[in-house]
Formats: sequence, structure tokens, C-alpha cells
Amino acid sequence: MSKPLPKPSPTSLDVAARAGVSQSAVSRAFTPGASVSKATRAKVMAAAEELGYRPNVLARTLITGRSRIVALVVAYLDNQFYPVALEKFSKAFQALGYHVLVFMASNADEDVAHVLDGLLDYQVDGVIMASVSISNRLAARCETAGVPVVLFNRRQDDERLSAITSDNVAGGAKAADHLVSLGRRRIAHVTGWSGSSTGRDRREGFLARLDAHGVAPVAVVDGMYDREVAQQLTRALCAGPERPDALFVGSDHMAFAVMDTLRFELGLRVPDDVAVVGYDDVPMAGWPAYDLTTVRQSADAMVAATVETLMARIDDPSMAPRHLRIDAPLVVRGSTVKRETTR
Amino acid sequence: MSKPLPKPSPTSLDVAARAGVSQSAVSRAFTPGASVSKATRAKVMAAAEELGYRPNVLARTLITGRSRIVALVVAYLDNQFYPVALEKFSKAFQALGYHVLVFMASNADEDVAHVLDGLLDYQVDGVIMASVSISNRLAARCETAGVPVVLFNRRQDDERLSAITSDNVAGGAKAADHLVSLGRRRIAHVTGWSGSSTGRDRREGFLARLDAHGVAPVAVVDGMYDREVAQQLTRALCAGPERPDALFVGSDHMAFAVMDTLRFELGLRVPDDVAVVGYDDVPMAGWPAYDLTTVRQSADAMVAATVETLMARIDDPSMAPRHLRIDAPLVVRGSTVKRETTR
DNA sequence: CTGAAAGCGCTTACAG
DNA sequence: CTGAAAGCGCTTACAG
Repeated sequence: MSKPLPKPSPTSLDVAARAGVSQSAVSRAFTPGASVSKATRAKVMAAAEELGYRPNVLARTLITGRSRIVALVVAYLDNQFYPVALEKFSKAFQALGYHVLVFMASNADEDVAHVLDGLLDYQVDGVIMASVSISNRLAARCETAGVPVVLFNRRQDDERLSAITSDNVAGGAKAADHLVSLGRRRIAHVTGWSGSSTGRDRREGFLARLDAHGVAPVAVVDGMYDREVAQQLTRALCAGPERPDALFVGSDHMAFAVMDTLRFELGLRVPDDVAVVGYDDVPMAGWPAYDLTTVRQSADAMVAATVETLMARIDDPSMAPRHLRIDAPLVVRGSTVKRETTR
Repeated sequence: MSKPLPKPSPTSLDVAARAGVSQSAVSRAFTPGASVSKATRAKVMAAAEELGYRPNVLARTLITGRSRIVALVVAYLDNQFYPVALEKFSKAFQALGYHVLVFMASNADEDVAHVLDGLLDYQVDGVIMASVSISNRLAARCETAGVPVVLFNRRQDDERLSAITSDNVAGGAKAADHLVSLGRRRIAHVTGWSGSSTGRDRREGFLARLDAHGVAPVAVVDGMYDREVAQQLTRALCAGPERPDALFVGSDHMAFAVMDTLRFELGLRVPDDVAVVGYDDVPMAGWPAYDLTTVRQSADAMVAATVETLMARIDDPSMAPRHLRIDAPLVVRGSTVKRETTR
């Protein structure tokens, strides 16, 4: 409650006085491309160094309208795909002189609305919505505020929003091809949350291709991208008389829970009794304990495309929104094809 | 490059005009505790609503010196402990009306210095250094700028820095007690990075207690908090004639790699051939595939203590730094004690 | 309770 | 290239 004054930071005026130049000159010395003589800049820099001066970014933002802050809205970090992406986002933006403000939001619309207000208050230059859907009303609000939004790993029918995803429909199809080619016929699908485009698209691609092969799924159930739910569904699926011999799971995160349940709770062998295919290819999928066959969403490629798209729209707000679908290859591992080398 | 104008956001002046009051009145209406009549506030709020006005936080920051932004500096997000903590930090600060700016930094001093400059430019109200060490010179720079710093999961001899850790020395000791009580005698320790306080403290506690039990470790090697390194060390340790029958690993993240190597590469049984104890108790440690005995660092407790400490120092910069050590209980699971219920 | 005014630390036309 | 000045959108004494 007390207000002790930690000696105030030096301002451009202090530097100007010390360097014997005008305050404008100091500002110019710190503005790339501004017209200052070499001599002036040198004097300014020397004085700044002595005083420990650094320009106040916030004051600059007030004038330029550019905060060099990008907001990343994310719903959960327990699915390893997102921390991996966050790390890459953070590094990519840092390299561009931008910084990432993280907002956690559930997928509830009021919650997203509230978070959105908060981030608009900070005059962020752009918004990345990762794993979060956004209503048209909310999207419109960002556009009105002149803040470009790009969806990461989610797409929307609303044309105004840029969206970067993997090719989820094709990815789902690859999972179907793979399981059928392995001779599996009692195939079930634990989908990603059907409230998300990723959940729906992967399911659509998977079921369409299964159908093309003349195979009817024994079950299609919503895993909600939740470990617990996936676990319960696995139990239920395996309790019936027609136990599946293959499971396509809408995310690696759920697939790990499915495998745990199959092996340690139900005593089934993977892949012998049940083959499992996931989606994402998070690092953990490659760990020997799971060795999970999965559809790879390249976080590198998706993050790079997202950053590029957002920056392009920040530089030119009139640019048309982009909808990119990154290729997602199947990565075959031990959860579908028995390995000889490991026990 | 073009500069199309997305219609500018309404300012307090616009609202004032519409509400028929002064600009000061608008400001007061949005300042909790300011003296405004109910009637005035109502008029202002109505006008603000109609115009879609929200106060510009940055302009406010320029005056108050409080940005309500907290910087979180983190070295890596692959160890699940950190994303879990980040999620909790973000939610806790959001609840307080603060926001988290994420900075990734390696542990290299120049890198930290660079990142620190960046975050000081944003006038952040406080800094949390998670998994990152900081030199005294750098710490001093923050203090000079009047920005409180608290270390999360790392401590420093420098008294000026608040630090929140688990009781790593006691935690290490518990791991030793447990393994010895199990009858293990050929015990090795893959330590956390010895450049970190956590790595050193856990080792110290572990070795001291081992010694108290009259047991000499068969090996003590630095795992660097790295999966790859842990894997190679595991191979090397098990190649010798005196294969360890127990391993204390400085973090769960490394322990998973150790278990994978033991089981899938070396064909050893856990815990029968080798017992494994980790540190952290990340969610994954409880998953059946690992079922890892470990020392629990409560992310909830540590984050809460960190937030509380940082907020206290933001409110009163003259407050003395705090050094908290959160109790870290041993959680016994299947990687040291065979479970009957699971296969 | 209310308004006019100064000022937070900068950028950027405008003259020179 | 350089400086004096206006102004970004607010908060906050200061009078009334």
C-alpha cells in the first residue's frame, strides 16, 4: 500500500539533456530508418548507455498503435500438442520482435468473450485462437477493432477468419486406409470433440473412407478430447460381444488413455488384440511406452504458417483471410504393426 | 505496407461527448473507487456501451506505471511440469486482472539478459523466472528498474530474489529412504542438471541420506534434465558388471526415458530388476504406462505461493524477499513396489 | 461530485 | 539533419 519510489527510469528527455541534443533526436536515434546523423546517433547512444535508458514501448504503442504484442488464446495445455506449439510460437514471435500474451479460455462463449475484451484492452496487434472456437459475433468484434485473428488447429465457416489446420479429412482417411489394409474389420472410432472442426473433419474423412472400403464402423463415439472420457468409452466398447479389433482415436492425448486402459486394465495386447491409431504425433507418441501409430500434424509447419499469415494481415489488414490445410502424413509405429526389435 | 484505417476505436472523449459529461467523468466512471455520482456513471456507461468503448489499458499504464502484465520466463515446455504450471499461472493472474507475457529463454546468460531487456521495455509489473537461473548482475538490473522478480522452482544464493521451490533436499532424502527400505543396495542417481539448484539440492539430500544408511551410491551422473542424456546414461550404467538395482532420477521427465530404456531397450523389468524413483509427479507419472513412484512437487501450492509472493512485492516493493520451500511428499507407485492389481 | 488542465513518455509532421 | 510543438488516450491533482 505504501508507495516507495524505485528510482524512476530515465526518459528520452534525460538522455537528450545528457547528450546535448533535442528529445526528438533521441527518439530518432532509436527509430530504425529515421533520419539522424551518425554523430548524433552516437552521442545519443552513449548517453543512453550511461543512463541505462531504454525506450518505453508502451508510450510508443500509444502513438503508433502497434503494441508488438500478439495474443494467444488456448483452452488447455495438457494435450502436449499445445505446449509444443506455444513454445514455437513464442520463439518465432520473439525473433520478429513481437511478444506473446497468453490467455487461457474454456470453449464457453462467454468465457471467450470475456478474454477477448481483456486482450483488446491491451491493443494487441493480432490474435491466435488455438484450440478455441469463436462465435461469429466475437469474430466480428475483433474485425471491428481492426485486430486480425487467425485460428490455429481449428477452422470456421466464417470466411473472415484465417485458419490453419492440418488436412484433417485426408488424415482421417489415411487412418481408415491403414486399418483396413491391416485386415482389421471391427473398427471403432473415438472421435475428437464433435464441437470442434478437427473432431468433425477427422471423423468425416475416416468414415467416408471406411465406407469406400465397404466397412461399417462398429461404433463412433465422442471422446471430447478428454482422457477420462476416452477411458470410459474404451471400457464400454470392449465390454460388448463385438469387441473392436481396431480403434482410431481423435488425438494422441486420448489414444494414450485408450492404450493404458486396453493394456493395463483390460489385459489386451496392442496391436495383437486391438490396433490403435492416434492423431497429432506429439513427441510422446514416439516414446517406446506407447510407440503409437498416428497422423502427424507438423507443429513446425502449422506454427510457421500461422505466424506468417498473422504477420501478413498485421502488415496489410486489407489482405484476404487465408485458409491453409497442411498435409498430414501417417506415421506407422508399433501400436498397429508389431515390431520385431522390441519386446 | 498500405495503411488502411480500420475505423479507430472510440476514446473517452467520444464517450464524454455522447454522454454530455467531461472526459474526466468518463475516466472516473471506469476507475473503481473514484468519486462519481451514480447518475453520471450510468450516463457514461450507457454511452460507452453504445459506442463499444473500452479504456485503453496502455494509456493508463503510461500514467499509473502499472501495466498489469507479469512476465513469465521459461526455458522449456517439454517437461510437463512447466505447461501445467503455466496454465495455473495464467488462470491465477487472469483472476487478479493481470496477464501473462511469456518469454522463452535458454539458460545462457546473454540470452536471459536479452529477454530481460525485452520485458523491461514492456513495463511489466513483475517477473517470474521458471526453470531459469539468473545472474546477480541481471537480478540487480531488475531491482534497479523497480521490477520484483521471483524464482519459480529454482533458488539462488542472492538474497534479493524471492524464490519458491519444493523442499528438494528433503525430497531427495525421501527417495533414498524409500529405496533403502525396499532393500535395494546397488543404487545409482541420475541427477537433474547440476547447474540448477533443484538438481544440486535433490542430489545433496539423496546422497546425505544414503550415506546415513551406510549405502554408497554405485554411480552419480548428470542427466541434464534431458531425455536423450538420461537414455544414454541408463545404457552406460546397465552395461557395467554392477548393474544398479535402483535408480533415483532427478525429474519425472527423465525418469520416463530411463524406464523406456530399461524396459524396451534393455529388456529389464521395473521394479523387479530395477526400481525407479522420479521427481515432480507430473500427471503422466500417474498414467498406467509408467506408474512412477516419485516425489510430488505440488504445482498448485508452488504456483499459489509464487503468485502470492509476487503480488505482495508488487503492492509493496519494500517488502523483504521470501524464500519458501513447499513440502514434497513421496508418492509410491508401481515403479518401485509391484502392484498385484495390474499385470 | 465535477470540469479544465497538466502531464505520463514517446512519435511525427512541420519548419528550418 | 535538427528542434519546437502537437498529440496519442488516458489519470489525477487542483479548484470549485
